[in-house]
Amino acid sequence: MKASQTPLFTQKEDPKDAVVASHKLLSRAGYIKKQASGFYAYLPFGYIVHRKIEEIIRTKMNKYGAVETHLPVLTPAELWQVSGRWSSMGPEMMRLSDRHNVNFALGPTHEESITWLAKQYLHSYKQLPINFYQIGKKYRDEIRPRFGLIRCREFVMKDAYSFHIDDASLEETYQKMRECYREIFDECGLETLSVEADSGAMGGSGSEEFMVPSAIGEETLLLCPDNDCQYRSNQEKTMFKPQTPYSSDKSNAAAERVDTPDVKTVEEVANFLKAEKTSFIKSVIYENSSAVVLAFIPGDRDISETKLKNLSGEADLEMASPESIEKVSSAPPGFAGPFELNVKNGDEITVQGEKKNVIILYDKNLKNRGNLISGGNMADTHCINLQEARDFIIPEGEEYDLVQAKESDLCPKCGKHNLKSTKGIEVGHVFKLGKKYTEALDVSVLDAEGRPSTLTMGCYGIGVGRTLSTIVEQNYDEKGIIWPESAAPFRYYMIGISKTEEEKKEIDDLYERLIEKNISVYYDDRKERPGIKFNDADLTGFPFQITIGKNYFENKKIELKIRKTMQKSEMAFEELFS
RNA sequence: CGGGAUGUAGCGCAGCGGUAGCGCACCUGUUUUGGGAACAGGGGGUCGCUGGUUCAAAUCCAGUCAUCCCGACCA
Repeated sequence: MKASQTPLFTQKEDPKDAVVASHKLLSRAGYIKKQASGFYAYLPFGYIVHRKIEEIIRTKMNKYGAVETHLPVLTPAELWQVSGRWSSMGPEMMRLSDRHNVNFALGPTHEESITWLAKQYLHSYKQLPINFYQIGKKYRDEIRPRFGLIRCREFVMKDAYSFHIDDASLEETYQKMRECYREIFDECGLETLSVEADSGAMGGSGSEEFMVPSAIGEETLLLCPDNDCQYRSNQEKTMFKPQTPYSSDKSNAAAERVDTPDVKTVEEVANFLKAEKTSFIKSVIYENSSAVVLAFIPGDRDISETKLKNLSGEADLEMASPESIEKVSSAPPGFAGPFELNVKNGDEITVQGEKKNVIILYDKNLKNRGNLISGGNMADTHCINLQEARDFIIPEGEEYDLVQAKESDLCPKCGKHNLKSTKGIEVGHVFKLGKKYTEALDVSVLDAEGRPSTLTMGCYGIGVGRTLSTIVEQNYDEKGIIWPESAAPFRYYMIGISKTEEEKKEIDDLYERLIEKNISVYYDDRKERPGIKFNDADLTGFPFQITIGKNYFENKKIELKIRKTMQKSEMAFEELFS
């Protein structure tokens, strides 16, 4: 390919709306162009890279036994209604209707579609396991598109869905996909960490995310520094293990209410009562349209909203309104506590005309403790000398992990080392899905005994554009992008420097010889000064640069430069063929 | 949706009551040509949109749309 037919679209200045390196460089080097927030056009080089990454993924997926399909982007509402996601997906799903007012959604993901497909053709356990995948556009009306290709509203995803007769089979495919992903990201030149991830309200028994460590990562990871332990998890999933165990000291003093006028937060009350934050019970209250969730956790820690949502089984929880708080704690916000609470688990209350279930959750680090302090369920009042089992009861088997873990907590796996925190970009996710969709769409096959058996599923996703962008995020310098060979648009960027038409013709011929040998080369044959070409070559970032000019016409030497190291060497043109 | 900011030429910006400017890019010519050339000439903008204030609005006011940043979603 040459510049006279496929032009460069490079620019000197960063677009003003770009904040991260990959977005700036991909824009400046003429790979992508934003059309609207979260929607990007791919320019010729960008699309070549995109296709190369797709091809890496495709090759590996095929190698690991997955079969490629292609599903419609526009999906009928009916499918989503069956699974319940037509309503639960909310505004994130882009919807539209046809001329007959039939509703559709631009698929944000394709569990329903693929499950529908599986239902059409899977009838026997002998057909299993099977792993369908596709590489296609996804649409998510993200609240905040960000960082160029990292978080888009339209993006290409490789999504795979496997179907199994039992958990053992799912486990086997799940492990294969983990291996497959490792190979894919390796080949893309990305160093990934796989971390334990939240499996969300969908349930499921396991989920891992493939993370690329990066300062611009939107995920916080907690890692055990010990090489034998290797515990790694997404912070929202990390089990909390305190550095120092909470005191279990108890006294015989009875629970007592004390005046704490206008002191509300744990911080304020701790100062006021001259007590340690660790001896407090922090009460947090969330709600959605159908439930009010009270959680009690150690006073020195923050709640993990992810854990709260999973354990309560309630999605889209938000901080409770003052009305709801008053309803459950008989006091304004800031004075709730577990002692003499006037609601209990399973109660139904009415707040501003809406009926809501009360769900109460206790953190396990409050079990068997005494000398605790919490809100008194009365305005301007706190309770001291609280003792679990005496003044409030955490039911057997309901000691939950509700606390958000953080750096320097103990590793919950080995219990020996302090966790380290790092940021990561999520480029892939493997997930044991279970039966949610096969049950909803009633997908079963006959097992070996001739009995119908509902299938279990796994799903596996990779964001293609995000992977592309992440490669740049990890591989650039002050001059521009540095592509790994596997993803580069071309292997060579060839710069011709000629003073006469004859010389130009001679370089053109050399280019033709490379093309004949099927060498991946982009030829910058523009009538530009050399400096412009050198800079564009560095900016666009192909692995090698070939310069043909004065030295060739005088000594038959060309110059080869390695983009990554900037090392230059002279050689005969023919050496390119070896 | 809450908080903050910005919309002026293809890109990056200045101008902030008197009718539009700079750098880069672009076109023509000359001289240049191994790390973003110099000179000369030239083209291009109803200043996001709508309304208001004013003799006069890019500039002040209101509304609206778009974009970006910080928080809740996710590949």
